[in-house]
Amino acid sequence: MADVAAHVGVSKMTVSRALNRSGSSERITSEALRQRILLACADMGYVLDQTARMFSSKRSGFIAAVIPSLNNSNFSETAHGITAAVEGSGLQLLLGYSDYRVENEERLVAAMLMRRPEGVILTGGNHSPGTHAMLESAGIPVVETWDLPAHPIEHTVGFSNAQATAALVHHLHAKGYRHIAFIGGTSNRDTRGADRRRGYTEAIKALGLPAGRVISFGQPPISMEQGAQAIVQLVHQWPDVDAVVCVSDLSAFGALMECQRQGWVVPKRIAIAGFGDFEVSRSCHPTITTVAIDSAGIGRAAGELLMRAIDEARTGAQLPAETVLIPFQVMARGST
Amino acid sequence: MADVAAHVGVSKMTVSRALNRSGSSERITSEALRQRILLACADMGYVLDQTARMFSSKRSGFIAAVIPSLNNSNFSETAHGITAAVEGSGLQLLLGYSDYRVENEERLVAAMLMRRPEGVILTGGNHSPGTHAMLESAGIPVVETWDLPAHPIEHTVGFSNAQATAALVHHLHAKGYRHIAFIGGTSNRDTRGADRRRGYTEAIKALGLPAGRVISFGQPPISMEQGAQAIVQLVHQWPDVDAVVCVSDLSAFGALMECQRQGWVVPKRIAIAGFGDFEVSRSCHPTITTVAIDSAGIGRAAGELLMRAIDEARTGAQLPAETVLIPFQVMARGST
DNA sequence: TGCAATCTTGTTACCGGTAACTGGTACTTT
DNA sequence: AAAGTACCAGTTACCGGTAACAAGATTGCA
Repeated sequence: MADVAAHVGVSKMTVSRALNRSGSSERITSEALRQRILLACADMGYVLDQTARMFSSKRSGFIAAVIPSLNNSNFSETAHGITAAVEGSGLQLLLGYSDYRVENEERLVAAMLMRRPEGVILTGGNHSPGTHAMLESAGIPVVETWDLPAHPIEHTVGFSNAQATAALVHHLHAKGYRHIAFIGGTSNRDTRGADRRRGYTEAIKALGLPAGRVISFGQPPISMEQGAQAIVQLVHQWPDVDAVVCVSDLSAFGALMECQRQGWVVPKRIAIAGFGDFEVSRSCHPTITTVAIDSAGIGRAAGELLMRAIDEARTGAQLPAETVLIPFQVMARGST
Repeated sequence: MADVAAHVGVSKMTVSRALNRSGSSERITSEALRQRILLACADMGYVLDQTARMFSSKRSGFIAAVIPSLNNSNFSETAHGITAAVEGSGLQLLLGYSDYRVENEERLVAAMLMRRPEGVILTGGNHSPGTHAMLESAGIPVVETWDLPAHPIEHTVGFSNAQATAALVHHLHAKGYRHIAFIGGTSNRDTRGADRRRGYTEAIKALGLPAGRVISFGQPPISMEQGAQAIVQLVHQWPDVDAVVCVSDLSAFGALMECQRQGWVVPKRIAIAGFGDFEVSRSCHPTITTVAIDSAGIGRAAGELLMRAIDEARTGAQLPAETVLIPFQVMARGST
């Protein structure tokens, strides 16, 4: 930058200003001079060093986000949404995935905090004490997504997984199904899965249907294969079952395909519902009834909320903790 | 750090050394002192500022990777592989996605280069002139993946998409299919798709089979829906078709489901093959014949190669351009 | 025309670490 | 015992920008 400044015949500071207020409406540097400086930068192949910039200005230009898995369209769409929201703000997304493990999340958060992100977006409301402590002492805005934690760290953008699943159960009930089972994970790692199971259980109880028909099949990430295995077990254990709610579209799809292999006609022999509105549920035959969540919308809302909080923090203020409710929608399809 | 140093009664430099050589075998600081310093850091809640550290040491600790899409298990597994490879090296992955557009890739690369990554991993061999120029002048190691570009920028970790598709065609031929079509995108945006089409065309020609049966259906990302639409068009246009190779498992799956809706028995009426060995191809009914690529292996190899190149660059040397060939495997399954 | 207000540019100091070098101590070696 | 050799810790300078303040140039208005 000093070279450029010398070349144009101005001070380093002027170059810095010319480069910074570029997009903004503020005109701190005269336009003609600015153009000459920009030209000189281009000529000399100079590019501003963000590392030094953020070091000097005490702003990293990063926001950190942790999602459970990259390879899950729900979460990758949320990441898309975050990117879209922060686009053009000069903020860059530092993305990490935890593989559904709070220990990994803690390690990731620790590594990311070293880079001094200006804000953090987490998935879900279940975090290790270490994560809580680090975020607490970091003093930066935090948004939790995809859930409505009972005790949020700060901001929340999500929906009630329990309510959404209950809505699905009511849909099945309205369709005339009475022996409704649930297929989900055993893990307490996936609190969203646990919430969905709770929603199922409460809805079954509220409707006075036979309860307790729950198959658990292991750790997340939820796979199609697990759904296939679970439905076989389910039908053998409770032969009168006429509908099943799966914790995810992936297991629902696995279950559906297994039914076809077994010759169980869906939805005549057994109805199947999923969760998440994955592409596969729209494309398969029959199409799978599911709950659609605006995954990208969660990301956008979280990104926007975080940016507002960051702006507030820069002015010394603090945004009061907000909760953004994301709507969900039961998508009635061929499988029920 | 100065506070910690004062508290322990040593110089800043000693604290810096104690913190850095921690994991390493080098013992620059006496162990007893080091423990006291570490304890003091913990007591005082001090954490090293990576921003300042990388500014001072002229190392960013970043590597940049651009993949076409997060929501594609092939590429997200590659990202996993990269992460696994650089784990523990102190390098952090800065991940971006281009949505299959070279313009986006260029914007991303520009943004990432501002953060001074120590190396870059790209997907494919097709990049804008601007991207080439920027990477050239950045003077950092570059690895291209998922392809074998005719004129690689520097290093390559990939396989021949054309060869892999040809292998699939030969599998179909060996199974007795003679009227083999191809379903793929129109776009020149997706060069991997174009390579696969070329592999198909060449194999068909080499086997002396009726050629030209190609359906194109638009822009990437490839969707299941596109596969469903394409197969209908295909069967109407060439009713004698007895097998189809799809550019991706996603379109293959869409095609398979559409066949079920239409009542076309797979593989009796028409055989379907995909590409990429997605989970859905292993789980659906019938299972889909495909080409399996070690996606995570590509990421690991790319990560390791990049790290070696970075180490070389640090010693002033330059690693000669390497090409790592990743094997592929035809997975013969129920759909053929 | 004169003076304040506003805009533009320059100067200085500093962000929080690390590189490179200097100096001191303890242990060898001859 | 003197010189040599590790090994440790301290000192100084600096990385490449920006903040904060100072100063000069221009404008507006009475």
